[in-house]
Amino acid sequence: MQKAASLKDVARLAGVSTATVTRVLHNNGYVGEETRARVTSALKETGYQLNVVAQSLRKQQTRTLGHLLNTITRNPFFAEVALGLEEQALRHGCNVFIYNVQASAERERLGVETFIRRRTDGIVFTSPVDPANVDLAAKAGIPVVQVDWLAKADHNAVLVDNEVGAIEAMEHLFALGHRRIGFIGADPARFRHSADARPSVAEQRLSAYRKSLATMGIAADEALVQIRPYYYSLDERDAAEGYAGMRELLTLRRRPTAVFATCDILAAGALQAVHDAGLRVPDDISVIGFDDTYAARLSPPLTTVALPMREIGQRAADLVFRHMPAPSDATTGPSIVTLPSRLSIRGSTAAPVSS
Amino acid sequence: MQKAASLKDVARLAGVSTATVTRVLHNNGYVGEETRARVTSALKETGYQLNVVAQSLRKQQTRTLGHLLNTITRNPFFAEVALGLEEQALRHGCNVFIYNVQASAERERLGVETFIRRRTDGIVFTSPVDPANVDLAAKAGIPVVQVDWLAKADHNAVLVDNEVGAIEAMEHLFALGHRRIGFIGADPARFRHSADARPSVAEQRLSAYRKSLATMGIAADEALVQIRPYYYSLDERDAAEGYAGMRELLTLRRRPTAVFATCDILAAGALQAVHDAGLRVPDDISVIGFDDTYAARLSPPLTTVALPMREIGQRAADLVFRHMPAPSDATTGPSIVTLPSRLSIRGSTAAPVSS
DNA sequence: AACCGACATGTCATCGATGACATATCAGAA
DNA sequence: TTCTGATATGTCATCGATGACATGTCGGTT
Repeated sequence: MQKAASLKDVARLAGVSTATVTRVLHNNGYVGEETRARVTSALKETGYQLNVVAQSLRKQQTRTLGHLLNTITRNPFFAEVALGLEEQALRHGCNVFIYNVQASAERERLGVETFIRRRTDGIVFTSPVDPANVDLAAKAGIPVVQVDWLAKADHNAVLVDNEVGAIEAMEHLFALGHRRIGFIGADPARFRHSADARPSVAEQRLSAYRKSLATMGIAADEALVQIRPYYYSLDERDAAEGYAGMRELLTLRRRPTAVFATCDILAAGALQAVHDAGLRVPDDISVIGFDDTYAARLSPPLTTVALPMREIGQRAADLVFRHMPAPSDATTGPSIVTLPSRLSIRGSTAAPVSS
Repeated sequence: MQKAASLKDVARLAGVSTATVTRVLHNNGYVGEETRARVTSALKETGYQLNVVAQSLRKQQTRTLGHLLNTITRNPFFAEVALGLEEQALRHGCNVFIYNVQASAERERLGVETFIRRRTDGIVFTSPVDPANVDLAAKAGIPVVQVDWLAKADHNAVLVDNEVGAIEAMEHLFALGHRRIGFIGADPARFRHSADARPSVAEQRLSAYRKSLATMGIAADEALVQIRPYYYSLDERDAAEGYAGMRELLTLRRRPTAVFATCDILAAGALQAVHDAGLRVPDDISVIGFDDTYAARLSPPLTTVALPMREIGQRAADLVFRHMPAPSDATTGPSIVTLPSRLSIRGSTAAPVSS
């Protein structure tokens, strides 16, 4: 159609100045009864829609957030976080730019630069690719929040206590009577930046597994630990890694009665391996996952450690807003929020058959 | 940190006018050798990053797209489309605003208005909630593209030929020797706007099922058709509907040898029902899904009709760009792209046992 | 009568980038 | 010598909204 009406157009039609129209729009300042009516009807007539671009320029605030994520499709975790983030941003009148980083540090840098140029009011990283990119944003004066990752101790982040979650999972298995418990997980080395202020997710889950065994006084058996390359993607590869890991465990002379997989996708592959081996879950072997993505809710319902994904996103948004340069310019210290996980017990775990 | 450097700051530092800096930035117009060097180093020194907000205002073009989707987490289909859209937008130098509509017409309207106020260069609807909202955007002069939905014949859309896909699925089953084929699908009435120019997805898949049977000269048996309320969400409910539908089919005196489920989530529930009934897929009963979301790639790999989700998103972006007001102002007619599906044969289908 | 505060409305610089236009220099052509 | 075109650079209005400030009116006080 034709170009959109501007304040000036409305003002002309109503026979007033633009200042008056602004006052009507934002309902502040003094406006006469009759004038307000004229302006209001002029707004209607022109179908006026505020130009947020101009407003952003003038106000030096765009009311936008940038969300850098690895790939929205790779793992439902990201999508859920993105949803929570968007919901909360919306409540604050902000919109969210999505940027899929695709596991490339180069693209991540481009994303940060894009957001800087777009003057987003904040940036959320769900893509721990290169800590240097976090600094880039910080240097531009844009509040940054990291999700489930902490590059430096003085950064803002929303974290999950993976250790506690993993320990709960192990304790659930212990409580059922399992003592010989296998592990299928990602290689911690692939997901850790040397400078990070915190162990990677993979490290946390693995070390919690080891700690739990130690606490129970169970000797570590490295044959039970399957460290797999993990692509963090949802194509067949990850499930295949879970499958392969479980196959290895099943060929042991003394096979485990339960397996802790550090992610639902790996667990899904593991379930399939059990099935293909002619065994049954949970009768012959229990399997527990992590994340509670919907992979866990389909086909054979999976017992898993549920993460509050939606809330993680919401909290991330909240942290951004807390760190937006306030008029008072009160410099807030770094904020770190740690959220609890919750064990979601479904059908894939049961007591071991007494052998 | 401190506020970002503007063109003026750079110009001052380099001892030139802002016009010259612009010329250097965009590498057009004449700039002296030595001046260019001074400006370049001033750009470096100030860490200048273009203010896209100001640029957008001036150029009357934001290089942004708005993506309205039902919920990014509900169905992996949306996430994949969103990814394809973002990828392609990026190639055109555009960024994407995400807006989760959550199946609410009200929220959808708010989303459209938000995008109008933000002056996005285009809007992609993956959320057929209310056709009126499409008009709203069109009236504001913003190119609109609908995905897998067509409210009016003269709109732009990226469609999938669901009929052809469903027919292929049925022919696959026929070829394997199945003649008694069940159907589990969504209720078409819930997903159709009276004004739509095209049958809904659910309608297309159901009618293709019926047509296929007719073509094969197989008498329709309504007992085999399970129309379920379908929530289009990924919580337990949808899988439960698939489960319930399959249970109904399994209790028939003459139960089907194969079942066509119109979506992978329903199929996943169906698989579980087969399993719980002590039967085996595909030995006792074949199951075929639709979409090729990763639900199909996990646990028991599912034969399914694969949709080119990523490409759908990319094409949607392309259509938007084709309809962006060109300098030549060549008014293009509506564009409709229809993409083919592809049958992805995995382990859930096989020949029926000769009974 | 002079003044004050509440009310009403208009003027205009500003945010930052852009590009049309004006100005200026210089080498080579007529 | 004068003119022309290529080269080089500066000036400034513009995009649209905002809010500080100026101006103006009116009823009611001292």
